[in-house]
Amino acid sequence: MATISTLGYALLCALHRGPLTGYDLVRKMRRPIGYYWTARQSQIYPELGRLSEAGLIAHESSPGPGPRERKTHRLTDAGRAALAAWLVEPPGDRAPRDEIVLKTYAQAAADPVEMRAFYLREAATYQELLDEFTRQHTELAANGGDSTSHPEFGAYATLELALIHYAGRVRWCSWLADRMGDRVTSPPPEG
Amino acid sequence: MATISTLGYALLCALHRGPLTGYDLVRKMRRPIGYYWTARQSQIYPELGRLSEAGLIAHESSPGPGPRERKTHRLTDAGRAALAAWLVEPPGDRAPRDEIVLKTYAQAAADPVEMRAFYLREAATYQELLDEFTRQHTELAANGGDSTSHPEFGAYATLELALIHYAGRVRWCSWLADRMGDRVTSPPPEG
DNA sequence: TTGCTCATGTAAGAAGTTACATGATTCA
DNA sequence: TGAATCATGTAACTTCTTACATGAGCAA
Repeated sequence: MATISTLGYALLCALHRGPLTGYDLVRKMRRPIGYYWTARQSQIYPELGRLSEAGLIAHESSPGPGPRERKTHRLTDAGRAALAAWLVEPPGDRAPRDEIVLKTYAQAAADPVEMRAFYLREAATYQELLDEFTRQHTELAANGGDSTSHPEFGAYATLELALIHYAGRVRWCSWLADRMGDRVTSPPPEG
Repeated sequence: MATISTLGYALLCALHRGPLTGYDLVRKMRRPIGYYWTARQSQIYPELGRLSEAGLIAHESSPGPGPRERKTHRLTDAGRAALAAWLVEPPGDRAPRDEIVLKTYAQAAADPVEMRAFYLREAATYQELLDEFTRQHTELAANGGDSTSHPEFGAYATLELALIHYAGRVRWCSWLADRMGDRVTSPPPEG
């Protein structure tokens, strides 16, 4: 049997609340799911084909706006079972690739004044995201999404992590901007 | 001129403190740099060739232990300048791919008892990482790494973020494990 | 009449993973 | 004698990105 890629499971996740077209999935993989799992259109359509072949999803066709048929995909029983089994498996440790941390590691090779400006900009960018997610979080909570019995509790829980995440980033970038100030006033021994 | 990939810059970052062999870089891309940027051996050796062709690094050869020569790579002036320029550029937003957040989004499709055990295991895993990074952080601080003039300040600053990051994850997973308890006692309306 | 949204797909290439290949030295 | 470390590289494959291609309906 063909093994399902994480992208495949991401699509099953996106379908767990009900049927969607490929195009709906393309949009979902931008936001909200795109906040923590992204895929492009060119990846999604072939993957839907593979999931269908594996019997995890099925679709109904209707006339589309363009030259091709519109397909509405849904989880099959096998798909729902595969998803349920995958959800409770420990995540395989993915390679972390975080550009800002990489830059911080080699921070000494850059000019401290420019580096300070860099961290101030990054702090502001993270703050904007934090504000936006805070707004979404508040709105969802007001609609009862903070209750485990609410269908959007999963989305609410991901927002909880986003708040923790971005608040931490803002704090860290601000701290580093501050520290770059030290580097300006007391440069390394060699001058 | 050929554009340098992020992997290329990661290698320049790794070389910013002094010359290293390809093998040294392979180890660095596991740890400590591997904590925030990973690459395999089969990616690193060809990339070194490209950086060399671009004039950003140069190497000296010496007899190696095996059938091939041992090469010690170092940044050229052009390489150091390219690195300094890249460091202060805003990071391009990379596609986030976080399996545990994806699973949380679709959490309702899994059994709450199993899901609770899942989050407890994840909390414990993150706690172990937090303990290890706390140990490293304390050790580096004791050696003066917390000062911006210290050559390992960059590594120290990355550990600062690691502590923020993993402490947040432990808190979030513990909270979710708790909430899965709610799901057990009050299941969704449909039963 | 130009551009956006809906809607589905393919092609070419870059980036990343897994596996193979060689061979000396050191340690248990 | 068998495994680990040092040391460099290639081949085959999967995954992901960028770009192309079609065409209806709608709004400025």
